[in-house]
Amino acid sequence: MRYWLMKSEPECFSLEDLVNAPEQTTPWDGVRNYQARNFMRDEMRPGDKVLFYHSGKNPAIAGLAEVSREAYPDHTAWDPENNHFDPRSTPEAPRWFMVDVKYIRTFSSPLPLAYLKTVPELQDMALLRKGNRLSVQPVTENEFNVIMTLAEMKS
DNA sequence: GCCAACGTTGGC
DNA sequence: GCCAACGTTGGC
Repeated sequence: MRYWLMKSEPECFSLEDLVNAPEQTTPWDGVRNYQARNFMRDEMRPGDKVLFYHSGKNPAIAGLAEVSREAYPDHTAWDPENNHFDPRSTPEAPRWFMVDVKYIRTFSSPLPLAYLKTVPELQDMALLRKGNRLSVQPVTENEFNVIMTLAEMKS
């Protein structure tokens, strides 16, 4: 099993939105970055754990989710009305992919980015690297365990 | 609102 | 293949 961190702006789609989604599951559509796509398409498997990160105001890890369906074509790229429309992607040759993400739980107290930066064990985390903008990124098993422990401690 | 970092585009 | 220009992300 692998571990990931996925970013979302809560104004766009929050962990609370995932709680309220049908079957508490959502397709992670709209990713238009090749590195992030490759992680989803090539490396994510159902059952992988996902740290759900809120970017923007009060950036923090809000809770835990999991990959519930392996990658399949992101059809929003084919829709001219969609914000993430990309005419280079077609049903015959899809360029963009998405996975389904299913809710597991909300941390009783979210772990703010500023706090994570103070945790010695997390100093090498991709999330904390300067200029990091990747919206889908791998998390090491150790980083994941440290974060889950912190989430328990704060509850 | 600002700005640094980064990815993409397109001319050459 | 290089690189300047541009758009976007995202923290502060």
